[in-house]
Formats: sequence, C-alpha cells, structure tokens
Amino acid sequence: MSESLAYAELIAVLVAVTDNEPRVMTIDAGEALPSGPFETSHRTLQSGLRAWVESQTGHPVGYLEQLYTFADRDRALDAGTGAAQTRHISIGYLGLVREQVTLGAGRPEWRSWYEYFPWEDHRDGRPDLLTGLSERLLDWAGDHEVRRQRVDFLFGLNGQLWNEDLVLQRYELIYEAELEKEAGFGRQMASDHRRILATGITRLRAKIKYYPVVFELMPDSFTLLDLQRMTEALAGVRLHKSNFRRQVDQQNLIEETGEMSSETGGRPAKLFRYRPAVVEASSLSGARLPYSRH
Amino acid sequence: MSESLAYAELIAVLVAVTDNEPRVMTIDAGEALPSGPFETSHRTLQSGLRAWVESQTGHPVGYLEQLYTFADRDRALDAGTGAAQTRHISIGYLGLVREQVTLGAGRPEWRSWYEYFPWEDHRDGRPDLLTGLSERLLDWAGDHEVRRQRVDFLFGLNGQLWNEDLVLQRYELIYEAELEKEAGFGRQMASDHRRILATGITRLRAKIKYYPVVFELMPDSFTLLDLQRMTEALAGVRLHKSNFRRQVDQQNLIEETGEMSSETGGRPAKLFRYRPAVVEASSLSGARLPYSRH
DNA sequence: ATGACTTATTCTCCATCTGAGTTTATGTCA
DNA sequence: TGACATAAACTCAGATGGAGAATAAGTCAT
Repeated sequence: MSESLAYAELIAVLVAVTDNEPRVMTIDAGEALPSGPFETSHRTLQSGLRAWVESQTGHPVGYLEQLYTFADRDRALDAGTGAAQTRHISIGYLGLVREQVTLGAGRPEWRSWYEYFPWEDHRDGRPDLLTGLSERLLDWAGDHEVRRQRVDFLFGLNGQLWNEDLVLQRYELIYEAELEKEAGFGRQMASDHRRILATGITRLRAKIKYYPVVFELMPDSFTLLDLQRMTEALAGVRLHKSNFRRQVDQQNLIEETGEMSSETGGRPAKLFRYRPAVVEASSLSGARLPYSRH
Repeated sequence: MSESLAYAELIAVLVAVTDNEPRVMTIDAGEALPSGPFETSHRTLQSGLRAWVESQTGHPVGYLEQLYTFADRDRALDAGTGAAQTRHISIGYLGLVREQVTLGAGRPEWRSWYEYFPWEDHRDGRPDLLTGLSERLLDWAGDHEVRRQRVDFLFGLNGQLWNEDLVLQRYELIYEAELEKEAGFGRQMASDHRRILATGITRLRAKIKYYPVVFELMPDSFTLLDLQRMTEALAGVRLHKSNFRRQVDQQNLIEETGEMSSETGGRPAKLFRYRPAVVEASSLSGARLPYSRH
C-alpha cells in the first residue's frame, strides 16, 4: 500500500496580459512556474490552488481550470535503482488574473510567455527566428517523410497555414529533435515546466475560440479594439477587424456602456462591458454534428 | 512535508460499443468503475493504466486520454477532526477499446452507460423519463429565475434545443437538486464514480466532433451507416443521413475497400476503412477566429 | 481653420457551408 | 413480380465567413 503513496504538488500556469503582452507568473528569476504542496488543510484542489495563488498575487483569480496531471517527471531518477521511491505527482492548473500586483516572497515575476516560445508570436508576421528553427528541424527530419510532414504541418511550411493552437505539439517536436536547450530557441525552465507552460498556452488558445474566457482578462469596460488586441495577444496572430466585430456581436456577449473612449488617436470608440452571458454560455460551440430533427 | 503525501489511484472510464449500445466497464455488479493503485513500477501514468487495463480486458486500448484528477472525494471524512489524514487522489482516464472480452477477476462487466444516465439517450426521441425528471427539477428551481433558466437550458425545455454535450452539467444539476439518489433516475454508483463517468461521456461526446476518435471503436471495415450508428450511439442523438455522409467524406478520413456489405436488408453498401489521416488530424477543428492575412 | 492622418463603424459582395430534403439505384423477400 | 429497404447522388435556399470598400469622427501639425 505504501507503494502508492506519492508526493502531490500543485503547479500553476497563471496568466495576465498587460501592454498587449501575455504574461505568466514565474519564480526563481523566470526559471520555474510557481508550485506548492497540496496540503491536507485544503478542502479541494481548486480551493487549495486559489487560496495560495491569491496570497501570491494579491488579486482574485477570475478563472481557474485544471490542466493536466504530470507524473512521469522523475523517471530518470528511478531508472536503474529499482528502489521504491516516492512518486512525484504534479497537478497543473491554468488561472487567469486581471492584473498583476505581486506580493509574495521569492520574488515572483510576470514574464511574457513569448520569451519562452518566441516562435509563437506571429502578430508582426512570421518571426525571423523561425527560419533558423525550421531549418534545424528539417535537418533533423532528414529523409524521414513522416517527420518532414510533421514539421511542415506544425510550423506552417510548404504552403501550409500556421495553426496557433499547436503550441504543445510544436514544443514536443523541438524536444524530440533535441533542440529545446539550444541557445536562441527560447528561454528555458527547470524540470518540465516549459512543457507545462506550453500545455497551458495550448489550452487557452483553444478555449478562447468557443468559450468567452477572454473577458476574465479584460477590464470592466473596454473598446472593441481592446478586445481584439487581447485576443490577438493570446492567439499570437492578427485578426480581421470588421469580421472580429461581427463575430463578437453575433455572440451577444457584450453591451454598450453608453460612454466613449477618447484615447484611441482617432475617432473615439464606444465602450462596452461584458454581459455575463445569456445562459451558461456554450451553444457558441463551433464543431457540430449534422443533426436531424425528427 | 509528509502532509503532502497522498494515496494515488488510477480510475478508468473504459468504453466499448456493441449492438449500438455504448458500454462502460464496471466492477462490483455495476456499482463502481475499475480502479487501482498507481504503482512505483509504472513508468508513467499512461503506461500504468494501459498495462492494467489490457490485463483486465484482454484487448489493447486503442485510445487513452487523461480525464481529470479528483481529490475532493473524502472531504466528508476529514471534516471536523482536523487530523492529518492521507489524502486520496484519483486520476481519471478515458479509454476506448474495440471489443469487450473480459478476463480479469472481480467479475468486470460491460454495461450500457444509459443505465446510469437514462435521460441522455435521445435516439428514439426524448425519453419519457425526462418528463418526470424535469418536473422535479422545476419544482426544485421554484421561483429562482437563474435556476429555472439553467434547467431549461440543460434539459432542452421551453423551446431550447437539446445539447448532448452537457452530460456532466446535467448530472451536477441533478446532484444539486438532490435527486441523484432517487429511484428511477438512473443506476447509482459508489462514491463519485457516477460523476467520473459523466465526465468521461462529456469528454467523448465533445471530442468526436473535432477529432476522429470514433474510428478507435469501429472494426477494420465498415459501412457509412455503421459509422453513423456508432456516432449516434455515443452522442445519443439521431443524425441526418446524407449530411453525415457529406461531412465524413469532406474530412477525407476514409476510403473504399472495394468490397460491399450485403447485410443491410436493402441495397448493398460499400465498405470503407479508416485512412490514418493525412497529417496529425486537426485542422478539422471547428471553432475559428476571424484571421487576417497580411 | 485646413488638410493629413488615425481609428471607428457600417456595409457590400461573393464563395462556401449547412440544413433539409428528393431522386434514382440496387438489393432482399413474400 | 411487386413491395420494401437501404445506398448513394443530387438539389436548393438560407446562413455563414473571408475580404475589403465606404463613411464617420476624432487629433494634430501648419
């Protein structure tokens, strides 16, 4: 029975956006994601994480969702000995906070997530760094047709479109090609934290498409362009202005406050607020099956 | 430090489909989902689960994905005492197997998941049981406008459409209304296993829309109607025949084997096989952002 | 005050997709 | 042989989505 006892910790991918830059909370001079033991005093995982994060950031966490449970981190340590050793289980969470005032000890810092994944920011066009990176990946792929296709597909080569959702898959390819520790290909982190961060970004980029989580990061009132910039910051991609607007108001999730913003540099913009959703959101799904009435 | 030691177990929602009925593997005469300790000998969570499941079912698990980690099960036990007590962490997995030959001990059985959630099967129209159930839910909602809207939305009342994805949310509403133990509202399970099952069904119903997992449950060759029936079994909803076909071959995931099936009762149907995907699947996504070229 | 420049907001257009059937083909079975 | 079943292909109108033009309403340098 004691075989199954494990050391359980919580680990957080905490996201905030300032100056159109998506940031993640880090400790150890940007080398690690914040984490802590899962104490018996915590009623649930969720509440444990929430309490702990709020004491660190000084701000309520608007949105919190479980990401993934990682348990194969320490396998290198186990190998060979065969000794019964305490298992390490990390339960990852994704949290969104509106502002980033840091209070806690250990000098937590908010850093742009593009420091860790510089190839993921396509807002000003395809990053230059991608040239060198994809060259290295293609070298690695060599004649291996499947590998080559994967590189093309994941990095938008050979006429394929860039798909911003595939953050984790891209990182894993880079890892497989053993390029993840190369200088110039993004800042590194301790242990597998960079992978966990990639998992969080992936989840968030997918989620904003079918669930109104962006508003957890927006201030109470905002212009449509603010909202677009926020979405672009997260997705790492530019969006089509008028089509973005059309989509937003079809979804019926925002309403005018009646006031205007004058800090636009051009024509003043209407201010909007989030309208906490008709009913439970959803139904804005996306993928559908071809239903049949009857 | 020892505060954070926890007992870790794996728990599986194992799904197979036979006779157009989606089935889940259970133990204890259908009262529990199969689970086991996460042993140190297991290299990773995934491999631990896989080995253990295959020894139980005698069949390889085609598809396996982590569902959720549950840790707030035993809170009732902790309450009041404040004593340091071993935490119980369950890591849930969803697995798909093509056939269901059971070998293991403890008399595992495959049971239709609709035994546990009879209101979820709308293939032959709205189940009668929903009349009584929604009546009880509306009673519970009373004048509470928000509750009433939630009931309407989740159970497709008042002109709203039935959304088959909301399995977990429906179960949680029923739980909140304290109707989950009432006779007639589905077979019960030990502890929170019914909730875990609901989580699995929810995940699977969502997934089939944007990822070709159905094929993990199909035999090597099949007709288009077979594929449709499989999808309907999982979604619990009837689909539009020709539109389903159109969608399937737009996705380019299957190809004709060249042979025909004669067991249709009508005109013989072409047989198809799964074509393990152009590249990594995806790009059949669904929800999209309004991208901008530039 | 005026014209250049910026950003906001509204429209338009057209190609594609989707929902909901029809129509025609090809078997089995009484 | 005709009734019945299912398969497979085709139709068509309305909704959706990508792309960009047109118009509105500010700021700012001259």
